[in-house]
Amino acid sequence: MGAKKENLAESEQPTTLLERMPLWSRPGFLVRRLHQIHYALFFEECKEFDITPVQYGLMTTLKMRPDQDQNSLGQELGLDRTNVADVLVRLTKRGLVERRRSEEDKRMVLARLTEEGERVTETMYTSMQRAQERLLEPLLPQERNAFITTLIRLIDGNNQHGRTVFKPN
Amino acid sequence: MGAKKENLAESEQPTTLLERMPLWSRPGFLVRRLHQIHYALFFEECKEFDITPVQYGLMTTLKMRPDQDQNSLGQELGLDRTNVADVLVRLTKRGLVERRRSEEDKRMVLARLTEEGERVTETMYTSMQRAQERLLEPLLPQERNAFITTLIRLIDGNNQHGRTVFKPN
DNA sequence: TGTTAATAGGCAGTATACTGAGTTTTTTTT
DNA sequence: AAAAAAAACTCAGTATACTGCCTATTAACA
Repeated sequence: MGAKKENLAESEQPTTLLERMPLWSRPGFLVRRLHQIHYALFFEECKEFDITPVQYGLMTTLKMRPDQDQNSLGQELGLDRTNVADVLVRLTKRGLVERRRSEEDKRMVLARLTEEGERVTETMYTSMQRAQERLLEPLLPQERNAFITTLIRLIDGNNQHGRTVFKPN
Repeated sequence: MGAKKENLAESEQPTTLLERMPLWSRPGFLVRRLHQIHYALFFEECKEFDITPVQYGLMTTLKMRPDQDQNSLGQELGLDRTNVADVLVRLTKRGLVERRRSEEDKRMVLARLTEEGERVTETMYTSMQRAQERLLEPLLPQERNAFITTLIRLIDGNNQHGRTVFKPN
């Protein structure tokens, strides 16, 4: 790759648009694949905790701002609200998160980390961070921040799409 | 964003590592989010066809190389073999793909597009392509290829991870 | 104030993406 | 040739990530 072989005989050169634009030149396809790779790296580094990247993202958010409702959590994480609820249920079952109805607005369910949840979030940090570093390892150090900046520009520029809107603050 | 607000009072400046390394500076988190955005863009452009990005990727591969077994398809697409089987079942139910046991090796199941599948793959191409273009629209034209190249380098450099190995040829 | 809007969440259903265990067929080894 | 190993696939189970439809509560406005 990068070294994708071009071993077609002259008679079978690509002719249609579709054949000239194969998978590995589609950014959407490549982003999906890189996303999968990050999951694999994350699991490799964090398998002892049995916590997924999305679960850890949620726990990070709860650590910084406890007692948020599910909608706000979804917006901070760029997650659908139903998905947030699913993840919270799993974390609650494992005793890492507590949920309760809000007093002020009885529609809302507020979530926060338990003590155990706090502890796990801190203990896991190093492993999570190692997965992040390994993901960018193929780049030169000075390229890594540029890549992150580009990702943020792309996310920012396309933010309006989908049910999850991603309002970071 | 980009314009993430920094509205903390002096007394509550971030102190722990975790607070200094929030979600939007984690490449894994950003890649997940960009992946979601691509899905949303893809659905917006292609909703009339009711075909997902992964399904279209599979159809593209089958169009270029018919009668592949599920393992090879998985490697070309960077998909798990069980996932390939799932997607093929759905496409088969809709009459876009045909599957049959191989004569030479009775363990293998070979898949190919039906005529309808061929037709849909070609018709959808323009819409799929528009989603790809919209994803990169926030970048300057000269930055777009650089971004794709960087993605390929990252995928290539981390290729060994996970159950799906992604051998493009 | 009473009706309507909007908001927050729940529930059912579907697609993706994996793990782990098992079956059948082929290949390799002894 | 028989036994062991490998390959291709299936099945069951789980987590993510959505859509669509529903209920309860709150806010808006007529």
